[in-house]
Formats: sequence, structure tokens, C-alpha cells
Amino acid sequence: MEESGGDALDRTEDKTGTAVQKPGRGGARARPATIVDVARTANVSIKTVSRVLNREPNVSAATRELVQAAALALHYTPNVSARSLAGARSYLIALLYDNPSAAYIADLQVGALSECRRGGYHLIVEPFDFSRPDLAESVGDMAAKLRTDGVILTPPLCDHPGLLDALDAAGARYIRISPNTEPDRSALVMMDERAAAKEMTLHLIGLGHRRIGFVKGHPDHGSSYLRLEGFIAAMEEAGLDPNPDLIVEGRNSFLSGVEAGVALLERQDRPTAIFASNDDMALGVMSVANRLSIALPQGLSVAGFDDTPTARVVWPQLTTVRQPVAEMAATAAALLINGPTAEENEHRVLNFEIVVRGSTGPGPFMNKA
Amino acid sequence: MEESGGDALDRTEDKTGTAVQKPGRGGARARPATIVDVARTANVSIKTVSRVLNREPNVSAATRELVQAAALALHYTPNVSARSLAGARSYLIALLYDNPSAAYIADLQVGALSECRRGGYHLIVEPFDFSRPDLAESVGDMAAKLRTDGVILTPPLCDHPGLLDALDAAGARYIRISPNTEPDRSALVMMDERAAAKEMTLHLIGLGHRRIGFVKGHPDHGSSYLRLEGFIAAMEEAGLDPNPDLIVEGRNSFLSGVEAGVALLERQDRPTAIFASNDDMALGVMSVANRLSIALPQGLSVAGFDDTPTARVVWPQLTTVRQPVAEMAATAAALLINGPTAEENEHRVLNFEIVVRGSTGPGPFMNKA
DNA sequence: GGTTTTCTTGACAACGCTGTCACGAGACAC
DNA sequence: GTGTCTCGTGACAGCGTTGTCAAGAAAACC
Repeated sequence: MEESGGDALDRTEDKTGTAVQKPGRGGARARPATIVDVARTANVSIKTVSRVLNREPNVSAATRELVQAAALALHYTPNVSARSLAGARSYLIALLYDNPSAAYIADLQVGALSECRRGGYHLIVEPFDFSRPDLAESVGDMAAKLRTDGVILTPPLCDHPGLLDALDAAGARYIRISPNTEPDRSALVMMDERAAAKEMTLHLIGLGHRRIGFVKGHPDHGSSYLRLEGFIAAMEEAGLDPNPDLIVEGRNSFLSGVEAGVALLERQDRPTAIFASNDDMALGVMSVANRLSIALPQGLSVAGFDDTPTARVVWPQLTTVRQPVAEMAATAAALLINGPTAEENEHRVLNFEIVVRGSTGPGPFMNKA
Repeated sequence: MEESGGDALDRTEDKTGTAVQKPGRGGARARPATIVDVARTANVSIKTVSRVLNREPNVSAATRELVQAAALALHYTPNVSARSLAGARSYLIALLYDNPSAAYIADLQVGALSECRRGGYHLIVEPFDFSRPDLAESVGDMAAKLRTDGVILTPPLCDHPGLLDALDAAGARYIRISPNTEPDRSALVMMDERAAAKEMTLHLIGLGHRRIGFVKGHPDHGSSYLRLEGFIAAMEEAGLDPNPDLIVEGRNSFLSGVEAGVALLERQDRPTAIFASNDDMALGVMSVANRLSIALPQGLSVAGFDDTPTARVVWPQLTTVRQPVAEMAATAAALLINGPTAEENEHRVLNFEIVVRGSTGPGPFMNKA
């Protein structure tokens, strides 16, 4: 029955200098404790160990403690691959993106990872080129080979119809973050972008601005339209006519912001405030103002959207809208980990925050009381 | 031959109310093709399929093609978990970090992921808090449960001695990026930071600057010392005495850069150029100059280190050192995927690049010819 | 007290793949 | 023609878990 003799898992704990390192190939990996070891130590069946580890019901308190003690003593950690192969869960969540913004992705990861940790899950990141012709196919393959318990889809991937089909076909669960199409197709986590853009516009109007320029976002991004809608809604609500000449289209990049800035600021009746659909473009506008020696915020107010790290690092610091990106990802991960809830395609709407910094200030119609 | 009948993947499309949904668990996922299916289709044994897929020798060309065709037709992708469980490789690489810089991590990922794709590997990202007391233990657990084929360690984790011990004990292969301690303990990928700092300093000197300020990096980061060394070496090589009063310590953050900038620029004999050990601090210095109405680069040259995205987005754009971060990660991943080479603890030194932009310009001693 | 129900536990068969070993068929030597 | 190699292939046993099912023990019922 024993064979417990030579088994004492050879951790390298005892580095007394003798270090009997296996000679063979460099690094012959030490065999980690398995569920069998734990079962033997606790004197129960492996199935019972499995039950304790998975918090299944119908295990006596005494047995449970016995097993837990054994697992702890042996430093046992269940092997993810074996679990995935044998059971229904893989303890893997994939985060898919095709997004040029490092900050955005990093924030997403922070949020998703914090939830993964809580649930003993691991996060696999997979960038995909939105314009690849075989995008849907390769995402489907990924889902098949990894058998992830969930996929988090970020813009713009979350709006790729073929991709969603492929995921459905593979039977993969997924949650979309800030999608713009087919809202009822899956559970999703989003922010009210329209309301945020509206509130930011009202902030500018409240400062006394009337001639306000707007830089639209990339036409491929659905949120571009929502943000524009919010802008227009605010203008109309304030009784202002949004001048179409002051609405120019950008492509979300710094450079396109520069171009937009030139178009808006070289006009004779140049706006006294400009609201750009994202921070990078707002920074482009700011650099143009700088070149034209227009002082901020005295000569021009500029507002952005996203609260990228750069927003805090320029002078003056940029007034912008903070998206709860990490929180959105955390919510998505939690939804995936905890499985489908009562509500099938749940929609979670998270709160934004208007961050007022130095780049916006009183305009010509400010009521100086 | 058949079995194509009842298989038609049960989309939830038809939510007509009758919904013959398998009663048990919701969402019964469509079964992807397995190696058995391919074997049956190609009329060979599963072992032969395995051989073809793994490019093993001793398979006739005819058989190989037969199997490949079958695999393609069935859209077969090997299951990662099964491979990992049965074989020696897990096709998983872990990227470990505890680094506040989103851009740095994003670049690392880009590089590592590109190599992973090539080799059919997947990347698992795992942030770890450097100061956690149980850091080493939890990293060891991770290695045990995931059985990754390799771990990429980034600063500052790559210099945590206990962590390296734990990884060694778990028998995990790892490669460190830009480590500062125990260079011979593992394979590593790095850049010559000292040479880069030296070259940047020479650039400033070449522009005619003599009184050059230096902002040191965070004392916990070993690279801080290397960069300082490079600065001093350049000064001495040019016959200039590095004035200790013009060398101030930062903590790698924008704010610490602001503090350093104040300390340096409010002096009576303020420097005509400042070289900061990273971009964030350089930007802090720039914002101070801005507030003090010192024009760049006429009144002051500023240089950074890292080439963060922000460096291109400020005005004037920041002269800085580009680290090949993505390339370093790609190299590390490739090293892990392709297994140990002849050279045991290989050291790969990659090239940096001095990126001259608008924030540096001629100084008072510029030779106007 | 006998019967039914509930709880606790373990045997055993997957999961989808790779590693090991063995076997038959040619190729080559003598 | 016999023996020895090499090549191409397949049987089969795991890898470390979970799911299913059955069985014994304890509790609850009438």
C-alpha cells in the first residue's frame, strides 16, 4: 500500500547546498502534487477530494477539513488542463481586441484580471485584425481549441457579424463591451455615451460657449454616432443651432485631430470651444491651438473623451469624459464566470464621469456675476 | 459515413417558445471535430494524424496529404488542454508583470503575441504585486497549475530572487527581460541602456549644451543606475564635469518629473538641457517649463527615455530613446517556444534608437557655421 | 420496526491527445 | 535466400481531472 517512501515530492525547498538536481536535461520539472496524492494523504477517494475542491455539497465537515489540510500540506493546485478536459469548465477567459489604444486594452485587462483572480480563472489575450478576411474563422478555431468558458469582445470586434456567428456556432459564451449593433444578441456591458457627450456639451455651454466645434470619431466606430447625437441633443436643448460647418470628421487619431483642428481654427469665425470625440483628437486640436498661439483656456476651450493617461500629462490638462473601462471588463468577466443569470441577455450600463481640468474655461458669454 | 443528421448545432435562434433546448444545462455547445473524426475521415489511426499535425518524421507524403485534407475539411483544431495533459508541451506562455506603464505592457504583449501566433501558442497574462509577501508562492502555484512552457518575466519581477527560486523549484522555464541582477541565472533579453543614455547625452552635448540636468529614475529600478552611468560617461568623455546639483532623483512618475523640473528650473544657473530617465518625467519637466514660460527648445532642451505614445502627442514632440520593447518580448517568446538552444543562458542584446524630435535644439555653445 | 428518503462516499469510465512499443513491409547486405 | 535495418503505421496505455452511477450509512417517515 505505501510507495509513499520515495514519493515525498521533491520541492527544492531544502537547498542545503547538496542540491541533488536531476542530472538529465536541464530542469527536468518537479512533479507537482496531483489529486491522487491528496487523496492518499487524506485517506479518501480522489472523487471526494474533487468534491471538496469544487465546493460541491454533500461532504461531511470532518472530511472536508481533512482534505483541505492535506491539499494545503502538499501545496496542491488543480491542473487547469485536466480540469478543462474532463469537465465542463476550462477556467479560461479570452479577451479579444483589435484596438490601437494601449491604455484602453491595459485598463480592460486590469479589470478582467481582477475578476479572474477571484474565481481562479486565467485570462488569455488574443488580438485579431478586424479586417482580416478569415477573422470569423480563426476566432471560431480559437474558441474550439481553447474551449474558453467565456469570451470578452471589445470594439470594434464586438460589432463584427461574422465573428458573432462563428462564436455562436462554436457554442462559446461571449459578452460584448460597448457594442453598437444588435444589442439583443448577447449580454453586454456599456456606458451611456450619448448622455456623456450631452453632459460634456452642456458643461461647455454652461461655461458661456455658444460657437462650439465638434470633431466626430471614426466612422467605423458606432460610438462616434452616439457621441455626436449627445452633442446635438445638448445644443438643441440649450436652444443653439449646431452649425454643420463646425462639425468635422476625424478618425480617432492624433493626426486626424490636427487636421480637424486646422479646419476649425483657421476659420474666421472660429469656435470658442471644441469638443473632440476622443482624447487623441482633442490633443491634436490642442497642438494646433498651440501652434497658432491660441492660449488655452482663455482663447479656446478643448474637451476630449476617454480620459487617456496623456490627458493628465499635457498642459493645460485636458477636460474629458472618464469611461469606467476596467469596471466594464470586470463586470463582463464576472458575468462570464458566474454563468448565465436569470436574465438571459443582460445589459449592464455603467456610469461615466465628467472630469473637468484646465483645458476648458469661461467662454465669451459667461455670466460674470 | 453519416452522423451528420441530428447534429445540426442547436443555436438558440429559434426561441419560438417551444425551445427544445436540452433540458439539462443551458447552451449545450456544439462538439468540435476531434482527432478521432479526422482519423476516421482519412482512414488512418489517430496516431498518424497526431504525427502529421506535429510534423513528426516518418509519415509518407501521400498519408500526410490525406490527413491534412481531412483536417481542413473538418475544420479540425487540436484541443490545447488535451495536448497539454497528454504531452510535454502546454502551448501556453505566461507573461508576468507588475508595471504601472500601460504602454510598456501593451508593447510587450504585441511582441510576445506575434511569436505565439507563429508557433500556435497562447499567451496568458498575469499581473503580480511585487510587494506581496506570498508572491513567490503564488507564482509557483501558477506555474504548477498551468504548466506553461515558458514564463516571460519583466521588470521589476525579473529581479525578485524568491520568485526565481519558486520558478526553478516548479521546474518552469523562464526568460527575463531587462533584468538587473544575477545576469547568469537565466536566458535574458535586454538593451544596452547605458549606451543609450550615453548616446542621448552626446546628442545634447553635440547640440551645444554644457549645463545639462539629469533626472534619475526610480531607485528600485536597476536601469535607473545604468542610465545615470551612461549620462556621466558621456559628460566625462566630452570633458564636462557632471554637476551633482544638476542631478536630481525622480520616481518615474509625471509628478516626480514636475518636482524635478521645479528643482532644476528655478535655480539661477538653470540648465539649458535636461535629460530625464523616462518620458513621463520628461513630460513633467516640460510642463514646468511651460508654466515658467520657458520656450522649447529655444530656452530649454528636454529629452526622455522610452518613447511612450505620449511623447509624440505633446508640443513640441519629445526627443527620446526608443526601446525595442515589442521586439524584446518577441525574442523572449521565440526563445521559449523553440526550446533551449546550444547556449544555455543566452543573452540577447537588442538595439535602441535615439529619436530626435522637437524638444531638443541648439544650445548656447552651438557652433553656428 | 420496517420502509422510504437523504446524505456521504467511492469505482470507474470518459475527456482528446501524445508517448511507447510492437509489427509488417521493403531495402539492403551478404 | 536469409538476416539485419529502416521506414511507415497502429494498438494501447496513460496524462489529472470530472461526471455518472451505485452502494452503504444515516435520518426521516408511517
